[in-house]
Amino acid sequence: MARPSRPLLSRERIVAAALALVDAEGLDAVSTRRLAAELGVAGPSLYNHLATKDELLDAVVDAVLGEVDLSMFTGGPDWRGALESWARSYRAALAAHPRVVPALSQGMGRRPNALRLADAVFGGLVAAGWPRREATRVGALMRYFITGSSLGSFAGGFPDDAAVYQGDYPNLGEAHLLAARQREIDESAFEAGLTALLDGLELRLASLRIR
Amino acid sequence: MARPSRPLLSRERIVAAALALVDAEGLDAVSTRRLAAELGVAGPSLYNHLATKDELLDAVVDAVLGEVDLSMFTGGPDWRGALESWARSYRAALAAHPRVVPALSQGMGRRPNALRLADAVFGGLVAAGWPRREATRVGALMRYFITGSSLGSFAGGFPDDAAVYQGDYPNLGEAHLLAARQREIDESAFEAGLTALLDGLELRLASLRIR
DNA sequence: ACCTGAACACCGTTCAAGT
DNA sequence: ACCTGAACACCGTTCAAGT
Repeated sequence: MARPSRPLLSRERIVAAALALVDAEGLDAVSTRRLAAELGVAGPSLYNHLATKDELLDAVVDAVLGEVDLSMFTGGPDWRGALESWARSYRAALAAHPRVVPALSQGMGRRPNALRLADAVFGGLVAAGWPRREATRVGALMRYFITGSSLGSFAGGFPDDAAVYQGDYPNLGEAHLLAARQREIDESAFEAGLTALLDGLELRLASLRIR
Repeated sequence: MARPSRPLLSRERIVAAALALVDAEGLDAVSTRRLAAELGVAGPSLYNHLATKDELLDAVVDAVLGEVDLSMFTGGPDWRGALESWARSYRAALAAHPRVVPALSQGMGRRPNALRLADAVFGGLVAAGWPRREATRVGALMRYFITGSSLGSFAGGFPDDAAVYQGDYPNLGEAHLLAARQREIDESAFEAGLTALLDGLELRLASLRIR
């Protein structure tokens, strides 16, 4: 075929197809040949638009981060409310693409949406009265909690089979029931943690102000 | 060579070599051929001891979890102190093997050390007076925070290059300085989050008791 | 500029053959 | 039981050749 008059591919189309493939079949299913086939093209064609597979996965992660709502950080004084709804939006974006989460470990690099996110959170906290150093910490620790809550299900991790727990694990006698209530447990654990974290941060800000 | 009189390999030796290889060069460096070479053996030999590469990575993760101290959950009433030192030990184990963390996403499966960990935390919380349902949530949310704080550095994720932030990110004017203070920032964010979480959980337990 | 087939140096895994 | 070489169906990436 050689060069077509109108390009068959674009970076965006490749990234969108890759995200769909990760969602459907997981990170391991994304090979350059497989992805190219999905796009109706030969394997090496992708290299006209992306330098490496790593760059592709980076772009996929960034696309997911682009779904996070940041509009709540517009300088109001209610940092708690902003952090809370941001955390839910962030988690929802990751929960919509759970198989992408392990790829988050690469750090934010130069991904524009990752940086936009960090910028908004930091700016919002500082505008609401948090000292800059502390705002950095709060941004980090919120990210820890949110990404951790998306890195694989807690409840879903327990095998469904009562025999696994016999004998060795005295406190896990009912653990085989967890998988069935997976969504409810993960959700309520996230909400409980979010509330605890925000309550704790209110105490922290108050004690910073006294000193 | 065929079968040697004394086995050359054992599951443990393979897992230990794999962990060392992940630590040194990352998850991607672990191929069956490469790992076998490291062990002085041909590639397919590994399959006499492990069914698949996935099973190998599972065992590597479990070996790391085996380094987490659980001795603090021995039934005392000080759940806060126990949770705090457990969280530090857990984080230290993951921080010692940061490149293993993305593999944690597979859930706990049948990994004995993962189950032992869940068992100890849940048992300790129940013994200290937490209702069983709540203890499940607390175990989950603590895991979220700890694994999230180990899934890649926050501070280290920011490029070292001031030019990256020019213009687009009004609040990240000093973000290029973060990488240099990476360890300090990640550490203090973890400690700040841990304190906030535990403060928040104290409030939560108190409010459960009132109702 | 953008797509292609061929090629290189790899993968995970299976299996018959050896002791 | 445990190790081997050969083989299968894959990988990511490069590159010269085509338009």
